[in-house]
Amino acid sequence: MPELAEVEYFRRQWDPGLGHRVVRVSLHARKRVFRGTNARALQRELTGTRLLSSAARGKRMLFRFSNDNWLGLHLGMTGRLEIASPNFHPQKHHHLVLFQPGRALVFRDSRQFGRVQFHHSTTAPGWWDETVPEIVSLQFTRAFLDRFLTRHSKAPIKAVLLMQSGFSGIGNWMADEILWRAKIFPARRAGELNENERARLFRAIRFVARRSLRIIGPDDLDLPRDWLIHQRWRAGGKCPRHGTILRRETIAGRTTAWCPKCQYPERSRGIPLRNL
DNA sequence: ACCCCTGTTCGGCG
DNA sequence: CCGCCGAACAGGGG
Repeated sequence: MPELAEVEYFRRQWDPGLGHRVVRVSLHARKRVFRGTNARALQRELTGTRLLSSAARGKRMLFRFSNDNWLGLHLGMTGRLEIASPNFHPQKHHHLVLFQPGRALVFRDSRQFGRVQFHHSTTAPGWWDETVPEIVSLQFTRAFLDRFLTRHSKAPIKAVLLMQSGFSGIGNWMADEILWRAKIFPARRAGELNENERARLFRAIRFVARRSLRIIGPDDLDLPRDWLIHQRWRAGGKCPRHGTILRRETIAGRTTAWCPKCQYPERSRGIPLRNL
């Protein structure tokens, strides 16, 4: 589930714990979500600290605790953050639980593509990369987009949109939504996009990011009815513009939905795609 | 039983 | 060394 707006939604789930002390830490130290992390050090150091603040950049979250402690979380495919009662009993998939006097802060992830990181230092951890511009920021410019498309000119635009080093927080559904809105066929090579297409792409990226962030919620129910997301997974899903049946195929290794009428596959010059 | 999956990383290859 | 692609990861749900 978690892409840009959903990550922001889950980050806020722990807000009730801000300013409060962690009295106990429960975790599944040997699980994959702790790969590369010293889970025991995390457990020892965080106990007794106070949750001070949190931030999200793209799909990543950083929680700051007193005594120079930092907790990084990535939700992967199935991760979520929840609030539970102080007497919460962690189950199989509750890999990290921070108990406070009034509540428990829960990180749950069944599939474990998510990740927990820990850092003890006066400064933010090295893995908290602030060099990639957030889409909803002044640093995300047409010039940045053009440079990125040029650098990855041979890759399908769908694959390029999924690169977190360029499009912080964009995942599979957002990429399809953006390309549909910009009327660009997902298998087009990034370097082949002309000026008009790049201008449409730039606007669509910012529009989808801004609108979804404004409407944030745990699922897609509240996004505008005329967005592609409501149609893209159902059999017989239709283009919200004119009702053409959407096509679905694996592009760039990911299931991709697009409208064969308004995303002009015939302009894709020799891309072998069956049944167009 | 079998196939699908809103993410990232790594090995192979050109 | 760089960039692209497919597989692997783990488990739940249709």
